[in-house]
Amino acid sequence: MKGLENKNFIHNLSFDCVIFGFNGKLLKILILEYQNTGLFALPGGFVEENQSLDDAVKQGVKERTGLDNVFLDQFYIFGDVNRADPGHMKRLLIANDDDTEENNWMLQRFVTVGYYALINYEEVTPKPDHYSDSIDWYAIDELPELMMDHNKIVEKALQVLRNNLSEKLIGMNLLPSKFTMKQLQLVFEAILNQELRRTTFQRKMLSLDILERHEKLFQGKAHKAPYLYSFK
Amino acid sequence: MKGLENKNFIHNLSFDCVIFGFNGKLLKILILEYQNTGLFALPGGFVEENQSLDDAVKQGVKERTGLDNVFLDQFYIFGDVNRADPGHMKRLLIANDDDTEENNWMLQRFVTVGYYALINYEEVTPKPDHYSDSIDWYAIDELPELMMDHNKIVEKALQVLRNNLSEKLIGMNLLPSKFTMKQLQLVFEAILNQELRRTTFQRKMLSLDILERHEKLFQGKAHKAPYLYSFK
DNA sequence: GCATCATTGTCTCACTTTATGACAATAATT
DNA sequence: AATTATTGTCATAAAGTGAGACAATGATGC
Repeated sequence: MKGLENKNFIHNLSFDCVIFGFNGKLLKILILEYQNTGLFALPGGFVEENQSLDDAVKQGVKERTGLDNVFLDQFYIFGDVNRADPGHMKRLLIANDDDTEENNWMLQRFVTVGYYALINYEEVTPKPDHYSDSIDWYAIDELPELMMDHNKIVEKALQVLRNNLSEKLIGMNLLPSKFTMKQLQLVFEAILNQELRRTTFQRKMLSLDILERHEKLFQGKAHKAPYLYSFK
Repeated sequence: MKGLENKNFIHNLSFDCVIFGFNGKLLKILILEYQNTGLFALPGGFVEENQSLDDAVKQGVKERTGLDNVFLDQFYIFGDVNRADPGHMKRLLIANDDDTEENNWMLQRFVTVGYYALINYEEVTPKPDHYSDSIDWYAIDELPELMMDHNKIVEKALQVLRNNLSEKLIGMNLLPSKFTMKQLQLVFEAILNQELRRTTFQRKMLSLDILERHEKLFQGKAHKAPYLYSFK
C-alpha cells in the first residue's frame, strides 16, 4: 500500500477502530470498503517502531477517515493465532500492486488492539483514503460481512460500550453540544438496545447534576417545546 | 536468558501479569526478583509467533511462578514509546550472560499487554523460575520499586479490579471453595480499601442469590459459629 | 453448672432511590 | 377556541440501603 513501505512498523501488531456515531435514531459505525476487493473492514493500521500506540491510532484514524480530534479508547486485545485470514491481506496487497517481498510481513499473524471512538454524526463527513473505495455508516444491526474477525471486534466493542455507558458520559461524544432530553434518551436506548422509561430517565439525568439547561427548542411541532441541555 | 533463544518470539510485544492473592487480611501480589540485578518485576514474557496471546500468558505464568490453571484476564495495553527502560533489560541480559547480538531485540521498545490473575493464596506455593532469585507475595501497599513501568501496571490492574468487583464474583477466585461471610467481606474490603457495613453486606450478598449455605464452621472460638458458603 | 464474652444471623425503622402513573403546561394545527 | 402530541413535574407505591438493636450461640472462666 502506498506510503506504507517507507515506514518501520512493528510487525505482528495492528489496531482496529470501531467508530460509533448516532444519527438521531440508530447507532452506526464506520466501515471501509477496499478497492477492487469487495472486502469490508474496520479502519485500522500499524504502529511505527517509535510511535506510541495511542498516537498511532489517532494518526491512523485521521488518515483512513479524515476525522480528527476524536474520543478514543482501547477496549480489548485480540490475540488468537488464527484471528486474521492472510488471504484477505493478500487480496488487498494484490489489488494495490503491493504484493512485494518487502511487504510479506503483512501476511503474518497479527495481534490487534481494539479501539472504539465516539463521534458526532452530524458534524463530520468521513472521507475514504487512497486504498478504499468508500467509507460509510452502517447501522449496528445491518453490518455487512467484515474481513477477518472484525465482526467479532464490533461485538466486543458494543459490549464494552454498554458496560461503561453510565460512568463514561458517552452521550457527550455522540450528540451535538446542545440536545434535548429526548435525544439523550434515544442515544442510551440505541446503545443498550432497550427502551427506557421517560420520566425515570429524565429524573435520573437531572439528578446527576451533569446537565446544564438552556433555552427551549421550538421545533414547529404541535406540542410543548423541550429544553435544550448541554453537559456541564 | 536460557531457553529464550530457541524460540521465535514476536518482537516488540510482551505481557505482564499482576497475580492477586488474599491471605485472609491483605490483598497481595506476586513479585519476582531477578538474580544479580536487584530488579523487581511482575511475572511476564513474550509471545511466540504461532501462539495465541492467552496461551502465551498461561504458559508464561506457569513457567515463571509454577502456578497452573489460574483465572486470567487482560485488562489494559501499555503502548507508550518510553514505557520500558532498556537499561533494565540490559542489566538482566548481562546478569544472565545473554548479552548477545541475537538477543538485541529484547532491548527495543515493547508494547505490553497487562493481565491480572486471581488465585487462592492458601492452595499455592509459587516457585521462582531459572532467572529469578525469588518470588514473593507483597501487600499492595507495600510494594518495592518495580522495573520499567510495572508499578503503573499494578495501579491500573487495581483500578480495573475495583470496577469489576461486583460483576465478576472475584471472591470466587481469591477464596477457598467454602468460606464464611466474614471472609468474603474481608476480600471486598481489601480490594476496595474501604470498610463495609456487616449487616448491609450480608443482606446484599444473600439477596444476590449466588451463594449456597453449608454446614457451620466451628472455629473453637467463644462465640456463635458462622455458616460456610460457596458460590452456586 | 452458670455467668461472661465475642461474633453471627436476623430484624426493625428511617431514609433514599426507583417504578409507574397522573396531570397540567404548552406549541402548533384545525 | 378546541384539539393534539409531547414535555416537565409531581404523587404514590415499591424496592433498596444505612444504621442500629437484639437474640442466638459456641467457647471460656469461675
